[in-house]
Amino acid sequence: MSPSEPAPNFIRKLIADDLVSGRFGGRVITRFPPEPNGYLHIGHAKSICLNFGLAAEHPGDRCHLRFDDTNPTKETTEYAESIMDDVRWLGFDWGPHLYHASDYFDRLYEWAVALIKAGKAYVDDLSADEIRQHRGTLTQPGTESPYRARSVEESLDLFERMRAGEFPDGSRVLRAKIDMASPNLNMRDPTMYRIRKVAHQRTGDRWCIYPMYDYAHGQSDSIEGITHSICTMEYEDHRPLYDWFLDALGIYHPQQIEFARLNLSHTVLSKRKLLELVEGGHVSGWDDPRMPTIAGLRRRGYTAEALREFCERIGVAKKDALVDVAHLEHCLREDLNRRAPRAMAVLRPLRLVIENYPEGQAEIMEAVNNPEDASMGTRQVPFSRVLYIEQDDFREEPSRKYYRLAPGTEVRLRYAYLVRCTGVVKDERTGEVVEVRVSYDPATRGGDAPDGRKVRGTIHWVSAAHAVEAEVRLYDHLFLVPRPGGEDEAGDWKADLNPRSLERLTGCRLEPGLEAAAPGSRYQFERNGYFCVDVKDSSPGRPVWNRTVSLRDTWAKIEKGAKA
RNA sequence: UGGGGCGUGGCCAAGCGGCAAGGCGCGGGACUUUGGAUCCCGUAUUCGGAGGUUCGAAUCCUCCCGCCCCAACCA
Repeated sequence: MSPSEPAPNFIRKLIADDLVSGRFGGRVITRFPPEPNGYLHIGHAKSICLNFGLAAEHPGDRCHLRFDDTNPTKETTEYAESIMDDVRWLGFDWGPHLYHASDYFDRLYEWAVALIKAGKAYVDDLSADEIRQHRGTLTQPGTESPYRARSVEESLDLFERMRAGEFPDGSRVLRAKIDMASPNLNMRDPTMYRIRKVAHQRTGDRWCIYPMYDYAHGQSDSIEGITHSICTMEYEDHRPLYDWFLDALGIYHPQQIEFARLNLSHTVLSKRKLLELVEGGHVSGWDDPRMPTIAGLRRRGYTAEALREFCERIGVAKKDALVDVAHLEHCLREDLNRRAPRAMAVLRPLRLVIENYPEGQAEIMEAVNNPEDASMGTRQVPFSRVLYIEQDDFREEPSRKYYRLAPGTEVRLRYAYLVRCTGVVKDERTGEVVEVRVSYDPATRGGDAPDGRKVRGTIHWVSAAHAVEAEVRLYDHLFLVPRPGGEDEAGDWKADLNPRSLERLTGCRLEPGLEAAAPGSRYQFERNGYFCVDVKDSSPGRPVWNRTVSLRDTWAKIEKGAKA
């Protein structure tokens, strides 16, 4: 896919300004700082593309991958592994610049000591509950902790002993001494360190006090020489604090810039809700193909190129936005259309018998692999007297605009022959059509009529004797409505779950060449959509395919319009 | 309610004092051995609202309205 021209956005503009003013020595060093406490989702993809993309626009610049691992109670190496896999799969490379906030625990500790010595931090003995009560409210200022006036020496001693493990969890914290009356709650003596006697996935039991995000993040940026620290809007209120620590410490000062996080229609993108979907069994796991996680999208058959293009096209701004999932699907189809080889597959088979075609005969038809790309060549598809066609491609009582098979009508079997419907065979009891009878015109091999007669409909088929049987999973949006739970956060979002987001079809018939399709490989099943071999559940004898996305369905619109 | 941020077509989003880009969606047409793809054409006399400044305002000023975020020893 040819990537779009970088669109102007306020961050690119800010960086361009810094580049001309020489503010950061003409460098652009960004970072993607995930907390390893969950799987990455498409909202993270936006941030990844932004951070790595911005750095890549300037030769010699770079983007770091830094794990914000300051809370050992929630973080695991399993999550960290999945995050690295996902970033790599998206197509980005942090080179040697893999870091962890925990790499800086020593330095952070020393800096904390320096702040205590400068009278800018103190050990507080208040409980979490008491601290909350002292914080005040949105409209009322807080009140100072009685321990705020404690001597530097005492705080120093206590902080050292906190580190040595002398005090139980929750008994004391280290706080910055800023302003309990600040209208910005983040500035009301924020907590810098808390006691957590738990092992950390990287530092083991070396520490029993851990820094808070606000105390660790800016300094980590500073240590790494980050120039532009890009984060989401909810951190805007934290920027004064980010700045305060760096200034109080007198160290290199990056610029924090905030942008609006991505919201996608018909799904949820909060770690909490995604976790709930996984743990509640509403999906099969983090990589369920219906999940908006990178792992889920990947298993579903999305391409990294489509995801990157999507992130570029939706733009970057500060406005709360709900992007229509149709936009994502558009980017996917655009990419897959160009690269996916075509194949014929019948999802809901209906027997079709060509009465005047010799029994036991088979011939080989040549089919184009991708009409968008001649270099992808052609393939050979076996044809015979008994075929399967899509149930939907036959109608006993067709509407005026229906131009597929119906009693007496003629259609083209793609890459094969023109056939005319001569009759049907019905189930005696149910009256259901179980077989369609047709006669073919031997002069139309390949699909062209020598007499120039026009045939409106072309349908796909698979030779019954040669077909490969497979399970195909059709996915639809996970939620029925654009905004699950409605406008307010308190809404019952799970009530909007789509009960038919997964439909499993068995006994689907694929053209024989698909038997060899490798796990993860993507094809367009003509007239149906894009499909890929499931990487987890598919096996050589028992193929399982996922529908990545359907083709645009103009016919569905026509029918819907006719009914309305 | 105190603070912060944001309001441009159905959904995103440029524009930042000179007279509304682009994409998605939608509608129409052309073409077509995928009712796919592709290609055309249409889709905001108006920028949350009201005043004001100016020859001229989405862009500047004032007031109002609406939406989002913040009171974890989470990030």
